[in-house]
Amino acid sequence: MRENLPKNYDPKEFEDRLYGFWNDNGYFTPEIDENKKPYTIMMPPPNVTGSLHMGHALNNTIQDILIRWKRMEGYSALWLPGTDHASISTEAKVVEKIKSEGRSKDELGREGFLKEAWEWTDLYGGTIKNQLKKLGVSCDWTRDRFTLDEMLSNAVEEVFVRLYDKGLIYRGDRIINWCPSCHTAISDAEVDHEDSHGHLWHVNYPVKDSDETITIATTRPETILGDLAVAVHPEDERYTHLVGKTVVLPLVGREIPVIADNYVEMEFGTGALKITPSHDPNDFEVGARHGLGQCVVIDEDGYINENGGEFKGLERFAARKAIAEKLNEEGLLKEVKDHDNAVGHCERCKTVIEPIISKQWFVKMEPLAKPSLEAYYKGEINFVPERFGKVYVHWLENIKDWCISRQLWWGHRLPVYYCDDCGEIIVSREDVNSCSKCKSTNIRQETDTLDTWFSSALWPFSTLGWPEDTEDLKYFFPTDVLVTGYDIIFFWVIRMIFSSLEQMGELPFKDVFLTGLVRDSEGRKMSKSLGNGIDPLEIIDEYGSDALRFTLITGNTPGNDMRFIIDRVEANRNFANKLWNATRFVLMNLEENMEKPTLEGMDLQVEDKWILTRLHTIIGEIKDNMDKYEIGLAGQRIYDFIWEDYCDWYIEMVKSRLYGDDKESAKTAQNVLVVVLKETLKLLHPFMPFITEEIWQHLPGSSEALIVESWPAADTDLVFQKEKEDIEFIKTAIKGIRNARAEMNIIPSRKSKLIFVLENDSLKPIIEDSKVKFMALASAEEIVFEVDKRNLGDDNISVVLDGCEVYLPLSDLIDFDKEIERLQKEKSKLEDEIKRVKSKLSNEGFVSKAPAKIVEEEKEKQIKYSQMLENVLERLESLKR
RNA sequence: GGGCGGUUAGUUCAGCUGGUAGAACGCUACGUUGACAUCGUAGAGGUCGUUGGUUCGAGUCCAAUAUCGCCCACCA
Repeated sequence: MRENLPKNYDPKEFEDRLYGFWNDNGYFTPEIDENKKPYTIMMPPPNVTGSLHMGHALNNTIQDILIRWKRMEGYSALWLPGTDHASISTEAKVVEKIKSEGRSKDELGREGFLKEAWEWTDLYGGTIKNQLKKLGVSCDWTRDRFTLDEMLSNAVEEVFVRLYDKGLIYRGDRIINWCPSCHTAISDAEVDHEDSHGHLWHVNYPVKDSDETITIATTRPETILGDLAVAVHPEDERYTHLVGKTVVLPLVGREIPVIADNYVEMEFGTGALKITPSHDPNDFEVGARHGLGQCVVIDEDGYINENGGEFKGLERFAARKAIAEKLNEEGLLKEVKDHDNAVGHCERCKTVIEPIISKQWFVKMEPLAKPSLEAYYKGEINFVPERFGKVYVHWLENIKDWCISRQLWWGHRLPVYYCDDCGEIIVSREDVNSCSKCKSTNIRQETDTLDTWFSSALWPFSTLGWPEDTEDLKYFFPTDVLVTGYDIIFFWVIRMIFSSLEQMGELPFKDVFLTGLVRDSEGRKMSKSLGNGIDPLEIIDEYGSDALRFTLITGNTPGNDMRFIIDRVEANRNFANKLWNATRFVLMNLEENMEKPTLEGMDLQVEDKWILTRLHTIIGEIKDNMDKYEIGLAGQRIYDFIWEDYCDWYIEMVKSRLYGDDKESAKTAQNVLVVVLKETLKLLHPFMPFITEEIWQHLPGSSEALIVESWPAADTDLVFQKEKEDIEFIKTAIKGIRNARAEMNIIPSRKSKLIFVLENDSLKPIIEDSKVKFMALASAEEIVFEVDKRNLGDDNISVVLDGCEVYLPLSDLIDFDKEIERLQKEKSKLEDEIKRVKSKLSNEGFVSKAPAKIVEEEKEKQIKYSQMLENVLERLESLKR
C-alpha cells in the first residue's frame, strides 16, 4: 500500500487530485452534531462573473487556514461559499456586451435583458469557483449560495417588508448621488471623492432696484441656472443690509431672495453663496430650511433641461464653459481663481456624480446604527486589528440614510406595488394584483431593484435559510469570524452587523479579521488599468498552491498592505521542496514492515527527547498564535521548526543511528522521525494543505485523510528540560567548532581530533553521549578529554565554550597569525558583553528595582563570560610566546 | 479640516503584555559527506525617521516633529 514518494516535488501532480479527493469524500461538509461545537465562516461572496485576484487569494487562504484548523480541532466547521450578483457591476458588463452586438437595453426590454444577464451569469458564474478550488479552499460546496437564489431573495423581500412595516424604509424625493453614465442612483458609500483642480468663479449678482451687486463664488457656474437664493452668514456685517432684498439672477433674470443661514462660511470665497437646492446636497438642506422649492436644470443624462433657457441641450461641462463665457461677456464675471476641491465620482464607472432630486427608497439609519454602536461599546465585536473599530464607530456616528433603490434591472426588484388609480403604495411579500385600498387592478410593480449590498447585508443568515427556522440556521448561526478587506467595512461589514442585530437579534459574528491590500512589488495597487495585476493562477501553476498560500500569510500583519514579491513565493516553494525531500529521506530509511510508528516502548535518546520537546513547545506556541489570529507567526514557527530543528539538526544527528549496527536505536530513531513528522504535518496542514496531505498518505500508519485528523495537543510528558539543554549545548559546541574551522579555512573532509578540557565533570557524560554527533557534524575523528591544558602544545585551534574548551590539534594547517586574529575577535566580543553586563550590575537602580530573576541572570552571565574571556586571554598569551 | 497607518540589515518585512535587534531574499567564502544545489556550512550587513519625556532599562510606552501613504469630511 505504501508507495514511494516521487523523487521530485511536483505540486501539479497531486494538488487537483487531492482537492477532488477531499471534496468527493465530503470532508468539506460538516455534520449538524449536537455533541460538537459549530464553527462557521461565511465566505465573502465574490462577484458572480468576476475572476480570482490576489485579494481573493489572500482572504480565502486565511479563511481556509482557520476552517481547516478548527475542523481538526474537532469543531463542526462550516465554511459557506457563494457568489454575489453584483447588480451594477454585472449589469454594466452585460450592457457592454449587448452594445458590442449593436443592441441596447431599451430594445431588449426588461425581460429580454434579464435573459441576457442570466446567460452571462451561467457562462461566467463558475469561473471564480473553479479558480478558488485551485487555491484549496475547503468550503462546503453543497451549501453554495447565490444572492439571487430563491431562498436568498425571499430573505431580501422579508427584510424589506419588515423594515417598511416598522417605518424604517421610506420613499421620498431627496437629493441623491446620480451617475449619468450608469443611469442610476447610488449610495454615499459608492461615491469616491477625488481631489481635482478646478476653478472658483466669482460672479456678480445685481441687487434689484439698486446699483449694488453681491458677488458669489461657485465651482459650478452651470448650476446658476437653478439658483433659488443667495445666502450669507447672519452675522456677516458686509451683507446684513442686503438680507431680505432681492437679486436678479444673471443670464436667467429670475428674481431670488438674499437669505441668512449659519451654514455659510464667512471666510470662504466672498462670503456669499448661491443656493441651488436641486443640484447640491447642502443647498438642498438650506433650501428646505427656507422653503425655497426646487428648480431642476440638469437631467438624468447630465444635460441642461428646458429650465436652462438658451443653454438647454448642452452637456453639463459644456454648459459650464458656455455659461462662464457668457457671464464674462456680460461683465458679470468678476474673477476666476484656481481652486482644488474633492469631486465625487461613481465608484464603478468613474463618471462625475451629479447630485439630483429624485424619488428613491431609503433605509432610515439612525435606529439601526444605535444598537450596532452599543454592541461595539459593550465589547461584543472584536476587530483584528483593533484600530478598525474606530473606523466603524466614526462611520456609524455620522451615518446618513441609505439610498437602496437602483434604476437597474439586474437585482432584487423592490416588493412594492403602486395603484395607478388611487395612488396607494403596497409593500408585500406576495405578488399584488389588486389594490388593497380601492380594489383597482390597475397595479404595477416598482421597476427599481435594490442596492446589491442590501442582499449581501443578509448573507450571514439568508444563506442558512432564514426566514425559515432551518436546522442549519439553528446550528451554525451566529458565525464566528468574518474575514474581509478593510475597504469594504462600510459597504458590507457594518450593514451585516445592523441587519443581523435587527433581524436576528444578535451579532452575525464575533470577530472581524481585516486583511490589507496585496500590492505589486513596487507598492502600487494592482489594477486592470495599470496592467500590474498578478494572476494567482499563474503563480499556482508555476510554484504550486501551497507556496502561494504560505507567501500570502507570512511576513505581514493583518490590516496592513503587503507587497507581492515573487522571490518569496520561490522561497516558500523551496520550503515545500525541503519538506518533500526530508520525507523521502525518512521513508527510505524505514523498515519495510513498520506499521504504525509509535513512541511506546522506545528507548528515547537525548536528541529524540530534544526534538519531541521542541515539537511540543511549538504546539503550545502555535495554539496561542492561532487563538490570537497571529497566523503568520504560527506559520513562521512551523517553517523554522521543520527546516532548522527537524532537517538541519535532528535528521543530521540521527543519521549515524539509522546507518549504525544498533538496530534498536535505529528503530527508535525511525519511529521518532515518523511520529514527529506526522505531528508536524498536522500543524502545517492548514497552511499548506496539499503537500501535507500528499505526504501524509505516504507515511506508515496514516489514516485515510489528514484533513480530518485531530489537531496536536501539547503534551508535557514529552517535554524534557534536561535533554533539551544538553542538546542546546551540543549544538553550540558544534557551531563553535565549525565556525573555528571555517575561519581557519580547514576543509570539512579534513577530520580533526577534539580534545575537551572541562572545568568540571558535569559536561563529561553529555559530551561522551554525543560523541557520534561530533564526529558527524563537527568533522571530528576522535574525542578525548584532557585534564590539564598545559599538557597540550600550541599547535591547536582553541574553541572557548561555556564550561569547557575544545582543542583541535591541526599543527600542519595552522596559520598562527590567523588564529590569533580569530581569538582577538572572540576576545573583543566577550569584552563588550562583560562591559555591558558590568555597567548594568553596577547600576544601583537596576540591582534594586529590576526583577530578581533578571538580575540573577545578568550575574550568571558575568561569571560565565569572565571565565570564557580568561580562557581566551590565556590562549592568546601562549600563542604570542 | 479630522482620523489612521508606515518609517527596523542592500531589498521585502516580522518583532506578543518594555530586559543583550530577527527571518526570507540578495551578498561573500567554502562544500559533489549515502533527502534536498529548489541544497549544506560559515560569514558580512542595523546609532530600529528625528527630538524630548517616563523608566534601573525603550525598536517596544508618552509627547512633539519630519516624511510617505490611506480613509473620512457639506468651505460653495
